[in-house]
Amino acid sequence: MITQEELAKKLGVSRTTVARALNGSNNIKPETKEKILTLAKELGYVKNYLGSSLALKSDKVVYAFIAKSKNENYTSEIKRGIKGANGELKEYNFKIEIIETDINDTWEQLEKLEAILKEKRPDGIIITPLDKTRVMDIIAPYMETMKVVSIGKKLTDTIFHVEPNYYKSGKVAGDIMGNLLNSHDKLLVIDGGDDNLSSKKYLDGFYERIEELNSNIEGPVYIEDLLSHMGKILDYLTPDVKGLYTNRYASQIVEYLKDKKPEKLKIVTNGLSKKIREQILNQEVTATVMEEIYEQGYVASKHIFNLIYKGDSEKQRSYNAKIHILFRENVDNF
Amino acid sequence: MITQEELAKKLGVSRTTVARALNGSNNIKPETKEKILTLAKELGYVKNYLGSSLALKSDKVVYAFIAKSKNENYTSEIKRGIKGANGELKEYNFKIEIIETDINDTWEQLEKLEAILKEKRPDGIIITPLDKTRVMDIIAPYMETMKVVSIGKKLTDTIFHVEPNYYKSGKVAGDIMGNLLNSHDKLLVIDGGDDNLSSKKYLDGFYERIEELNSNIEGPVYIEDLLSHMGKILDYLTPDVKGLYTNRYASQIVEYLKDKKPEKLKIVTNGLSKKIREQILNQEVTATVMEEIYEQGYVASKHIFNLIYKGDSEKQRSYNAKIHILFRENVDNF
DNA sequence: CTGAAAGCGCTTACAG
DNA sequence: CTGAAAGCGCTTACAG
Repeated sequence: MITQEELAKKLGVSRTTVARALNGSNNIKPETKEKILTLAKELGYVKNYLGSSLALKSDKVVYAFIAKSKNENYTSEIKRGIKGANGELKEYNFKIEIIETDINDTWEQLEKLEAILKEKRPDGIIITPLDKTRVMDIIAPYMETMKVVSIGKKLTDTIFHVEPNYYKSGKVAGDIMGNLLNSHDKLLVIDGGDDNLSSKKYLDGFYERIEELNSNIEGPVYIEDLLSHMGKILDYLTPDVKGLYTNRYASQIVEYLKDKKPEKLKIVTNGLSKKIREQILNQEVTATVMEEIYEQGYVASKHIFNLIYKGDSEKQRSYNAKIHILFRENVDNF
Repeated sequence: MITQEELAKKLGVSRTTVARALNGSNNIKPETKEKILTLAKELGYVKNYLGSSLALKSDKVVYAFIAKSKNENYTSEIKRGIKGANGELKEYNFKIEIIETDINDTWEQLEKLEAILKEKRPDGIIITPLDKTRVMDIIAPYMETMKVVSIGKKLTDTIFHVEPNYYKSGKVAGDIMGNLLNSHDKLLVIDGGDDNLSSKKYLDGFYERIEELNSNIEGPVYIEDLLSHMGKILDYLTPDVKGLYTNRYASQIVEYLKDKKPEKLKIVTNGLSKKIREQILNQEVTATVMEEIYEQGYVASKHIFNLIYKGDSEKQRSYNAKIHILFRENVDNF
């Protein structure tokens, strides 16, 4: 293990100067910095972050800009993941502050982001970006001194992001539904409309797979303002329908259909909420396919920690969230 | 955050003495040790392990005694988990050495265990114990100075263990099979015999759930020396059989049945191997339910690290391995 | 049985 | 722009 001291000796400079080069300080002559960095790379220097954490006078602080989803489970799990990682890392003087903003209010996120960057000069940010382009505009001037990780959308090729992969989740749901039904059993698919996030992708993935397995699909049926017009579902829910898939409003639909649906209707959905969990336990919903959400917050946090403490040596540019299949007997694990 | 220095000041002793008390040294008067430990507990002292790791002169070393399962996937995943954790922790001067022994040779494990404890005096061990009682006899004299974590079987109430929970996995498999079939569809269950580890538990769990969902079960059918008498399965595999469950020899059975089974037979099993993965991808097997294995090695390693570096403050005494449901579309994630 | 002291690898005021 | 020095919280030879 090569140390700053060794670099200093080989170059005939002081440890302080080496530290400055390595930490991207400005109080250093460009040529000096250059030659130190070159040697460091050449010798494969890796900072020992036990030493650096211990020496740190002030906390490293990261702000996490989380858009508050209508699905409260999503938001609370993301936060739990961030806090979980932060808890493990607090001995390193590492602190993540969470800033929640309305998912429908793009401007709120942008304003808070801009204000915090200006006032707090954080060491890093985690963000679930709503407007990619504007977010990039705002953070651009800080990119030299600040690390960035995004959740959900990819910002640029070089910024690490945590990827939920809703398309794949939909495909898995299609796979399960296809196996639950016989290939000619009638299946009804409700199209919940596009929420600009996951819904459309789930549905596309679902179709990608279900069409291989089932030849009797009704839909995707789109009903304007579905929550106020639940009754319309009944028009499609003939007694021969054996399966139902929807990825939005699933719990409300199931609730509504309670005494109105064909017996033994198999219902599959994507995502998890408290309500869906109950419905799975009650065997009203057969299965759901969800992305692990806690993990998304956790991985994003760990990654930005690594970026800040160990530098950009990580070659990984994205992380695919894990997908889980939940039936009644394992839903209690999530 | 309270430090050793503060404890020392309050008690009018040196930092060295405090460190000795906290590290369980013998070169210290019992009363001194006593009063230091009491104050430490009172003030909620927690060792900063950045400091201690940095100061450590020699590595902390743990030996992991892993019984080599016939399922090579299991062994290699456990090892991968151990190495994964070790990689993350190597900056702490922490090293895990893996010792593999034959799963059918209880004595080999015991002998190696005894030899290593005597010669190497490790700081900790991880073990998949084959003979609980004898393992306890061997490690008892070292328990004062050595940490222990077991995988699979629980050793004592106070020793942390990673628990695979095969019973639950079997139950989940039963749940899935029950949902794949209609309640009167005929289901054939093969009893692979007890392997003293998982097989019996899987089967019990499977029955616990399937009997709620299906009323037409043939079996569990036990066939002596199954691998040499595959033909006998055909006696039970009448054309009306819609589902087949087995948790041992699944891949071989599927292979054998290739052109001999009823069309659209739904096959569910427990566990994962290279062969099963292929068969799921080929849609010869519909689903499997597996315990996450990598994680078992990883969690065991992280836990023993915490025990060694942070002391016994952990209140947790066991960890249940995660269970995963695998269909064709998500088998590639594992 | 106890303590003063060096040192792990780093950061960062402070002085120049 | 650069460096000598103190200090983060701990461990551990060394001397007594």
